Amino acid sequence: MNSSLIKPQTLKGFRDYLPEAMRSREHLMEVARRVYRSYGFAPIDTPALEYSEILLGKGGDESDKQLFRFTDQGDRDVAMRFDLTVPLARFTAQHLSELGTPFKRYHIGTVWRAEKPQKGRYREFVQCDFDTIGTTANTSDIETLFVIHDLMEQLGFERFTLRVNHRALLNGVLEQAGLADKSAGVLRALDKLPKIGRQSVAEEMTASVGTTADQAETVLRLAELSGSPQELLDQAGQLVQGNETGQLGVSRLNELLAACRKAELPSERIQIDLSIARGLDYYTGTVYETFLNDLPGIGSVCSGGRYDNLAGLFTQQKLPGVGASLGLDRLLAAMEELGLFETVPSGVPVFIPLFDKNHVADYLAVARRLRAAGFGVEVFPDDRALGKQLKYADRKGFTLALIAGDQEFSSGQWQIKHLATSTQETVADADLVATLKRLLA
RNA sequence: GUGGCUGUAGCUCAGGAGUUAGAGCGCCGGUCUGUGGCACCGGAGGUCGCGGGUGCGAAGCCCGUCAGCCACCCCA
Repeated sequence: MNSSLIKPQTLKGFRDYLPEAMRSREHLMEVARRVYRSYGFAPIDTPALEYSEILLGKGGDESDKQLFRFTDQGDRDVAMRFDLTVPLARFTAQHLSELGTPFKRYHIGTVWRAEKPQKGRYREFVQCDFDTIGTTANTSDIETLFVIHDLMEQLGFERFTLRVNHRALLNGVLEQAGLADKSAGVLRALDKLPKIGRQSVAEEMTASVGTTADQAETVLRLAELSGSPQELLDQAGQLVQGNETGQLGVSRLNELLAACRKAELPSERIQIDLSIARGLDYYTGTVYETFLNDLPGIGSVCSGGRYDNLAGLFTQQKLPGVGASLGLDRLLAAMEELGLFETVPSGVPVFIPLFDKNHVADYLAVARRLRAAGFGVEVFPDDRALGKQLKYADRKGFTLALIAGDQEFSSGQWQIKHLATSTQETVADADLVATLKRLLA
């Protein structure tokens, strides 16, 4: 044995994708692209590697710690992007004059975070972001919700819930409770409500954040309002009566609900959830999270929100925006767990077994002819028993097998075998393309 | 970054200090040399994650390391 062999292995949190998984990934990306484009979002890309100063300090200490950061061969301090939003901030600051507003872009790209991997959490994963930059209009907030909804639906999900909240509403409550200066801590605690329960949240607020028990109670009451989205919002509106900030949030959410009704989004998929606060500090308006009803434990698969000033660190120009990010790999992990991997066929419908090795050139030639007519065709390369070849074809999901030996070649015919049913028909070579068109339509 | 659990054939796992490490499924071959999925028969495939230590002896015990999973943290 050879001890100098290198052990094939991947880094922690980094993965290979086999054809089945990769086909599903590509499918998801295609769907995302289609949905984004249908709303007028334009594609962009940015480098995987940025100057560290571009990325540092944008998501708080946490994201700094998760940065893959190193010195390049030219002694530059560089880091790999950990999301697509910060690169977007740099991008818009740099290219604003060429873009014009509102600027709607989508960006599907790999990002890297050096955190401890778990199920649905990797060190390398793909995000599918879309944002609308340069407008404060609630129209864009509403459209963002529509995009998320359509995206999930087009991806083939039926049982999902979009939870929506508005930071202004929360801030209004906090102002009234005299907690404006403690909002970050309070909201972070509040975000955990579904996970750790009201008791623990109240404890965290009083113990770590420093609120009074009454203040914690006020905030929790808001988060625990129940009823239909509209009822919930009406109650919240009463809680922040007379508070301008809070009322702004309420009226924006009211518009959003009205728009959802008018657009006839299934109402059970939209929830006003006042406990959704988002850990990230930079959201200032509407916030969104998307959960799979059948797998809530995996967390949000598509999250986002409105921010006042995307690129304040890069340009004087104030750039408000709203957008969200689909976690492709997390979604894929969820689909795998739910057994939702589509049994996508090989993508190539026609299989030509190497039935008679003296006719290899004939097989290759007809395959090429059929591809020119628009069919996907694969020729088996090895001279193996026909049964084995058909087994391979079956496993790989072909629809038809084209079989021919001396008999067929001498009479100018092909056997077309339907792999799913084992039935077979004979077709003249001249009619081959027309027949395949009919069978594969 | 902190804590816990796990790592034995391609997959799911059993075993557990003492001769050549097992099962099911899968894979390959044969029965079936112009036609797959079934059945029967046969076969290949493992330095028991990797490295070190203790032992007469380690896959098993100890330490380290790598990887996976779970909780915290955070998040897609």
